[in-house]
Amino acid sequence: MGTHYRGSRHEINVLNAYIKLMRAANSITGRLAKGLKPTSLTMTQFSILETLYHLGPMNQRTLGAKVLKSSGNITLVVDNLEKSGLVKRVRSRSDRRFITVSLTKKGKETISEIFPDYLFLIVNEMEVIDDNELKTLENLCKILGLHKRENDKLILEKSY
Amino acid sequence: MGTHYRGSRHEINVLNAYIKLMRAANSITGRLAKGLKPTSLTMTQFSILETLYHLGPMNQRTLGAKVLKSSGNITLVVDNLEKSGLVKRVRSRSDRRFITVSLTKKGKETISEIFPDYLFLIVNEMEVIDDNELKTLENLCKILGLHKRENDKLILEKSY
DNA sequence: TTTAAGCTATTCTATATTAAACTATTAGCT
DNA sequence: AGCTAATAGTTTAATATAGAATAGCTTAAA
Repeated sequence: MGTHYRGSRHEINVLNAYIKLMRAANSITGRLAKGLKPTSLTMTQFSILETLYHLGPMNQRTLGAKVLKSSGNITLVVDNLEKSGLVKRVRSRSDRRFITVSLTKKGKETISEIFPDYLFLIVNEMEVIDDNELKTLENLCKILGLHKRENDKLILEKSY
Repeated sequence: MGTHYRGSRHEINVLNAYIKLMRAANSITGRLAKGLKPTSLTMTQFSILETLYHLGPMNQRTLGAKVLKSSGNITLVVDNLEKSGLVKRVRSRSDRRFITVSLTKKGKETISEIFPDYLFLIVNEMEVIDDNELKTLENLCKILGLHKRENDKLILEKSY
């Protein structure tokens, strides 16, 4: 099920790891999205509610950075969440460029009800590997998630 | 940078690993997509070309299963690739429900030119972990990518 | 052989997604 | 103060995405 590409040993190792990483992330996401379906929330809507729930109100730019989406996208998704009455927008007085997004009462109730079920699904997905392996995975993914240049910077900083 | 959720030790381990896994996959995908931009191919278009290039012609259903996309989506993306002259569709004579998608000459040239560059980007992304770690990552992700039920089945099969 | 069931692909609807162009606002510099 | 940079958010255009409904085709059963 790995790559069919013929290249150097190292290239093939890289491609196989890359393919498995992407496939794991995509297939888990797909299955979790199905679990979210009864709530009629999309994955991104859920991410935003969850972020606001656990980190508190924040502006759209920060929200976009947290969930790795473009600012235009955040505008749209927050629009839809606002229409559903789950979040509200408040423009900052001190700096009128900023808009603080926060959960409404209904939004809080919704996410606090859904989150435990969602967590259960995640635990269920990850149950096939043990706690040590979870930690190994976490560490490898942490390194990969940072941009190479950022990693180089980290290494540089460490060397002092 | 991990979860702010307060739960059992195991739940927190799971959530942290899950978050890092998703963030690694998403941020790598984002950076690779940027690398693809000069080609004016989208990620899914590239995936489809690459799949046809390395695995040969196949019908849309199979293609969808390979790249983990819905059949309706495949129809659209193949439409766009067809408009660009990169793939062609041929309806099967023996079973007229099937449509075989294959690369055109232009499609083959395009993907064979792009793929090495893309591979270079992937190698560059993964360069921050060594070959042993790549293998570890591959194995863990392989297990996670399968549905739990499929894993159970594998374990059952192994026990014979 | 006709019907039922199942499969493939398309269409349609609603939402997501990014990049780029644009507006409004603020901060910094002279 | 006034000009310039930069920043936050919105809009637009093109593509992606899932899911449900639909149409056409095939196979198996009655």
